[in-house]
Amino acid sequence: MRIGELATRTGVSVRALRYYEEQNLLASQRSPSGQRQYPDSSADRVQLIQQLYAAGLPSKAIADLLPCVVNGEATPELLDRLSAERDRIDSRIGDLVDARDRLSTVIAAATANWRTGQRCPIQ
Amino acid sequence: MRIGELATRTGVSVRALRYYEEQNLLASQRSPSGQRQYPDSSADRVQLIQQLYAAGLPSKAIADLLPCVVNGEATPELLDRLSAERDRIDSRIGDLVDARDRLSTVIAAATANWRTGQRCPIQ
DNA sequence: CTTGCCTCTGACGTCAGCGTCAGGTTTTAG
DNA sequence: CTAAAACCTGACGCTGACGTCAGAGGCAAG
Repeated sequence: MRIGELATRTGVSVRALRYYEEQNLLASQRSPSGQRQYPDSSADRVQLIQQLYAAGLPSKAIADLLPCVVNGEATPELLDRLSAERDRIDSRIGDLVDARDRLSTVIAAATANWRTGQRCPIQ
Repeated sequence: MRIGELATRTGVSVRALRYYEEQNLLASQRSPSGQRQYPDSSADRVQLIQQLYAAGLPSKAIADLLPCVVNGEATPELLDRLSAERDRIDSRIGDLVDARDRLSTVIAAATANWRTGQRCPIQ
């Protein structure tokens, strides 16, 4: 398929797809006239890239890890990096859970304030 | 205390603290010569700001929500925003969990590959 | 008094992940 | 055949959370 279709299929902008190629995250065949051609499997690949971006990995890290994630090829170094990234994600999850719980507490307290007296400090 | 001490106490750069003030996240008294003076409670405040930044909130949102979080003062609108932010954090947690699980799977598979045959694709 | 560290206010630099415009070619629909 | 739509390659713009440098004043110690 061409880039426009891949974009609509994945919900990612054409610009972003070109950017992924620039970052060596997503390869493409070229037609004789120079237009990008993607196999169907590229859609999954794009989803994976999105997922890793969402996990906070920068392009470089994704580029390093993708071969391993896709092919299962791993050197001990790559395995270490994978573990390190997973640990980083874990701690970020912890941070987010803390923040969410804090907000939940605030929401509960402020709601109670609102329904009772209004305008009284939380603790 | 002065800004340098607050910085070392919280592990946040002096520049960041001035930036927080610029964004109306952190107030300070000024000495006659113009130097910033902070009470001890500012350290907690900075931690809270950091936590909200870590949760992915931009300065503007933090500035809007901080009075509510700190004082428990909330209008219905603010409560809605708090809930919305909490939900956003929740869905981000979901994304991160998915990504982490994916990485864990990859790590397990690649480790197995490494110990057995080496160089065989994951699925 | 002066040395050295801390602080001040601008103001420009950075980096990532794209958005967007320009100017030109290619593909498709009628 | 032609007009519209999609594609191409630069290349500049943008946003947020600071880093960093410049130039100047403030403050405790010897």
